[in-house]
Amino acid sequence: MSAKKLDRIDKKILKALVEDGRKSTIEVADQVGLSATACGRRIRQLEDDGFITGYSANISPKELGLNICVLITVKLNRHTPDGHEQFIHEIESHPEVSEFLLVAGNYDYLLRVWVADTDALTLFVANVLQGIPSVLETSTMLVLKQSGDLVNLPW
Amino acid sequence: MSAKKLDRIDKKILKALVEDGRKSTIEVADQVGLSATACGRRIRQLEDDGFITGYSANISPKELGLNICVLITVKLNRHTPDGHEQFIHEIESHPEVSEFLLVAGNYDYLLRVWVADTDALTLFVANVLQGIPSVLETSTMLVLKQSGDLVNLPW
DNA sequence: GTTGAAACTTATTAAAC
DNA sequence: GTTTAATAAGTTTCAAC
Repeated sequence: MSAKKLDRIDKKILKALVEDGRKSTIEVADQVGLSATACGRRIRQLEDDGFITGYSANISPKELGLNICVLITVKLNRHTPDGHEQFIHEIESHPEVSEFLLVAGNYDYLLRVWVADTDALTLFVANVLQGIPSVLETSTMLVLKQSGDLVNLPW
Repeated sequence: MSAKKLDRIDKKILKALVEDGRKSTIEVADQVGLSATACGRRIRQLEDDGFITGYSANISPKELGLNICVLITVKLNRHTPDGHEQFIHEIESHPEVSEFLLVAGNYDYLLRVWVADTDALTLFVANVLQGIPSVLETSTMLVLKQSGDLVNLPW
């Protein structure tokens, strides 16, 4: 949970590092109006306190030949631990699934899937997904446009 | 589009930098079995070729006091450029929307929204979303579990 | 909070293989 | 591709203010 609270400068630091996770301490310090020493201390603190959980390189799916992104909602027919386990186990072994969410609402799961072309998509939906016994029904939405992978910070 | 193809080592480099975007050239080099010089060259190449689009710090929503994540599907009543523009314009000014996708399928948009509590969620859905004239109907799914924000690479 | 300096680690480049 | 060496830049820690 959130134990400590962030002041305006901490928030600026987070913003700077979300924009570019490889910014040097000095660059961040300039951007937020702090000395490098003080800024370095705060960054370390933000990491230690768990506000910053890590750093990642952002990869371009298109460059990897993954031209199609779809969202697939899934309903299971067996709402038992077994049914879920079976589903998760099958799904996890498929790298085209870039994200999967357990949800409560009209569906049980929502998957984000990247594929090269419609053939690959057909294979995935027909052979993989619908081949899982605990899957009752799926519905696929084609993603036409994404809001940048930019993370919006709440300020 | 993808002009150049990646060999096994390039893929390992991408994997290493997705895991930790601040890994030093030397660490990556060790991990993939390359000299630091060669590895640095490849990393720069991957950046220049657009395979790596950038680096980001990963922030913990929980630590920021954002305890609830929901997915909200949206249908518009006016499928005109104006209707979309109006919707996007309204949505973009709300930081609780961390992601929004234009989709083709059963819905028009899908939003990922982070809020502190159910009160904030109610406010957002009732006042913000349903206050937009071009919004016909929304449906909210509570996200119970996320597949790590880990990015699955297709290998 | 600040500056400044020292010690250490990296990054980058070049040269030679 | 490799190693080695030199330069430049960034990080971290410490002392002093």
